[in-house]
Amino acid sequence: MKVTEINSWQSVKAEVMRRIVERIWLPGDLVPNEVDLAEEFGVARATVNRAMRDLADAGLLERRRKAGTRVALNPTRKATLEIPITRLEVEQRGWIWRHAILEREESVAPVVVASRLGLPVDTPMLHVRSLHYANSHPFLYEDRWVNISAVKGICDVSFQTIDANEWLVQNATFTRGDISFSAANATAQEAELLEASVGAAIFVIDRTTWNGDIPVTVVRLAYAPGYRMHTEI
Amino acid sequence: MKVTEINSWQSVKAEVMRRIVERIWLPGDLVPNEVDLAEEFGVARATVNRAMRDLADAGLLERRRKAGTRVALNPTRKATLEIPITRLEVEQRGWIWRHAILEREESVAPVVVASRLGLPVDTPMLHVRSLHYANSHPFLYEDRWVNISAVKGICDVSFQTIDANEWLVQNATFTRGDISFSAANATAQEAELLEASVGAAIFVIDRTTWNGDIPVTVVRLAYAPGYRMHTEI
DNA sequence: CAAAGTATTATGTACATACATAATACAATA
DNA sequence: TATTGTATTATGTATGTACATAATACTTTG
Repeated sequence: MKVTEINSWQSVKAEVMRRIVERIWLPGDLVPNEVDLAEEFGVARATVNRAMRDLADAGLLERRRKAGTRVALNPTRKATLEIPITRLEVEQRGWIWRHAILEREESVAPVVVASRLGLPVDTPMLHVRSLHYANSHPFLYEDRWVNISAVKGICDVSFQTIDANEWLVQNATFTRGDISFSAANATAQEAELLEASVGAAIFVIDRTTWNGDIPVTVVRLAYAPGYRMHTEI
Repeated sequence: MKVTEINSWQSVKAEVMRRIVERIWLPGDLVPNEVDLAEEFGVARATVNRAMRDLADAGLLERRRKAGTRVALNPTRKATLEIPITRLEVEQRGWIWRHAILEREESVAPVVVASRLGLPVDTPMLHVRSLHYANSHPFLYEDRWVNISAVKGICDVSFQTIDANEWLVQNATFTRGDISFSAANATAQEAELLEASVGAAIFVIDRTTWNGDIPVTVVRLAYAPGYRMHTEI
């Protein structure tokens, strides 16, 4: 007899997950179809569908019309990680956040930036370099290029009170983006800014964003040594 | 007049997204409730709900019962990144994957591992250290501890044909896990194994997994210099 | 007047039904 | 036999209704 009753999509999900985890359904196996499962569990098909869709999103199941649903051969778990706003990230750790602009000038896009965004090299852009502090210690060095024509009003913002990241996040909504994470040895400049030694391992995030087909920003975030990005799955 | 007709949850999502991106609905704004939107769009409430739930999952909306739905003040976009199987990751880049076991021995958990998993220090564990190659170049150094009692049959597996990661992914399904990403300077050992210079910046993933409350594995993945983890949002 | 209780409201979920769509299997045809 | 067409099937989605739940607003009561 069952200990837990199945009457919600969450419980269907839990039960299906149990069968996968306990290897009642093996990787690659075709699992019963929604109608049969609905009958077995005594719920509506829509409820089973909701649960199965959720598990497919998580990468535990693979579903294809007509072909049916299978336990994923390689249950590629998907971790969702939030792209944080630095101020909040620092404050959440109970530290005091501070921010300083190192440079802010309008100029044309350098080749490397222009090519990355797919823009002509003479596109007018805003270059902002800034440093974020946590409890007066350098936390993050931010090097950002903004496509001026894509973000209305950016030329009138001083970035003294809020930082570019935060302002852009609220004002330059983007429809899609591209992120990569890597490790790099600190350059002399980065080492000095982040109060680290030259060559120290630096966690780097490179992000490019678009609004539809219009490039918005390229930004490189270099974190002070010791930074960890964390998530759960 | 509308160019695109709204008749599916996808189109509702697109339209809501448009209103957010084009700042018709500003960050923090309370948006119309599901019933009203359903009426406006000429679809059922369930359809609106599906669209709105999707956008809330993506971090663009914030929803609370009774309080209603708001455009997220800080549209913290969530990036989903897939936890890859190294062999596939290498092969997808068109390289030839190879794998070598450096060490494989049963012993009790060292303090640092035991404490991380919340296990007593005398728990019998399997320690596997291995190296992944891409086109005969070192790609990833993997240092793994497995809770033997949590994974049936692991002692009978040699890991000659498939690697520990892949075997575990298929055989030691976990219900939850914990991942952190960081940058580290290569130790002498890591440098030698990865054919890098000592101190080179190494991208590191630390992962711990549980099956319910039972700890399964702790693993540290140290990637050869130049590795980038990539995702889209 | 403060605390406790109650009504209201927007989202969350369940269900039955219906039809759409993609992928497969099978039959018919050149 | 290869190809084209057709039936079948499992998932995908839309709808209307109903009730659950959480959070707020309001009212009653001590």
